[in-house]
Amino acid sequence: MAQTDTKTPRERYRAQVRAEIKQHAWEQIATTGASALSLNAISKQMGMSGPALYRYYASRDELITDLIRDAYRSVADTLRSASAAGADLAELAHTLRRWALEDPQRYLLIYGTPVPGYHAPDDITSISFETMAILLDASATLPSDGPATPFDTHLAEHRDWAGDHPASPAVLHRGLSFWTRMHGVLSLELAGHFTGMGFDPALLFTAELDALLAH
Amino acid sequence: MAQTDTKTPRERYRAQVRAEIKQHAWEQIATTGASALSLNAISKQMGMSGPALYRYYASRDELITDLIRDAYRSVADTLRSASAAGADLAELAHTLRRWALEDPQRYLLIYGTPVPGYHAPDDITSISFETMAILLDASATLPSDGPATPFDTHLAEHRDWAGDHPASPAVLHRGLSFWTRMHGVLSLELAGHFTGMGFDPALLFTAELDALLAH
DNA sequence: TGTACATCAGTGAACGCGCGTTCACTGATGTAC
DNA sequence: TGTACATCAGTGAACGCGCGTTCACTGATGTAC
Repeated sequence: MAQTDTKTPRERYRAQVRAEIKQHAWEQIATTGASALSLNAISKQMGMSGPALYRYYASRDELITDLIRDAYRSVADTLRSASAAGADLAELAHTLRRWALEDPQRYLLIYGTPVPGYHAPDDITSISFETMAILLDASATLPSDGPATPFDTHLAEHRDWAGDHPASPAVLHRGLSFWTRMHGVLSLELAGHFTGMGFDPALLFTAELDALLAH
Repeated sequence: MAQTDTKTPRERYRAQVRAEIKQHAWEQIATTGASALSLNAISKQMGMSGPALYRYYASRDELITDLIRDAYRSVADTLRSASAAGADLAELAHTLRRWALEDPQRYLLIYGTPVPGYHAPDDITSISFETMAILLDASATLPSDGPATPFDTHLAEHRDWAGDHPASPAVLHRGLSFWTRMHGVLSLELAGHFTGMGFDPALLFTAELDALLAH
């Protein structure tokens, strides 16, 4: 018997209310940003009293942690299913961009300026590594023709973050370049720094991606 | 007679107190982030009552605007003086990185996740263009050998943001790549996403810079 | 099937807090004759 | 140089607000016999 099938009605109800709380939390974050997230405002939107929320989350920090974890989970799952469907690194990049544009504040919650005073628990780090592993896998299938750079040799000795992933230094390097470059375009775009400049951010994103893949 | 020399003692005093307010504001931002900036806390630190601050700033938003403007001014001035001293694009990159590490929250205030609900006044946009112009100047002195990309042709028709800067599409492209790539590394570094990964962010920054300059 | 009990979701009142901002005021500093 | 007046920095009390969180409670839902 699977544990998930033995849920009592009460457990199912709890899970449902927690999901509803999170949904309202995301809506609030989408409009006012994460630092302004308020438990009282959420409870008001749900038509219940403030203290009732404490049946479901012990504190505001615990709710934020849950949201952050869900965001990491979401991007990891999205990339994994794309990867499983045969997506290469370029397609993963566009998948990532679509995921980011789908809910900009969700992207910024995990990759933007951190919420002051908040420290993520350990299990989030491991979810975040899942995403990196997918990127490294996709990077490994590409030819890495260039000569080893000084950073490559540095990475050969500082690859703890990659765990036991069997990526060469050049692949690790490409993974990091992928991450930082895509994030560079995406974060400036989502933060609104390109608005009013006139060019199409999607084309800049693609141009950066092409440059990365070409070398 | 220069207007600046005809300042009365009262005007000089006002300027001094405003500077002191800003200094405390920066210290507060450095520890708790911009969204938590509090006028009351600043006045307490300065040993004066809360309402006294309203002699110097009409509102919290006005103070934040001043801080943002100063940050844009600071990065523009820093890059300009480096440029005037003969710095090339690579040296400008390291100047930018030094400026960012000097006060991470100052960097994140203008390039990080925007303060929700805040909209920058127009004059800030023009200061921010000064920075871009310096980068374009430095980009223009480099050889641009590669073939024109699709994004280059797009930029040829969408270059309003560059004002009347006489940069070729390839140079505009390089300016944007410079901005997004350096920001990609810097923002992840400042947000703490590399901590615990083991490699040296400075080397990744340099590697990204080298890759940009090589093509 | 019915009753006794335990579990637990949700309420309303309350706590203390810090926030931005206003207002009428005091007292010091500068200005005009 | 001295007096009368205007300017203006700073104070203290107060306003209304929303926040996170606690507590003792009611009432509904589920469980055991």
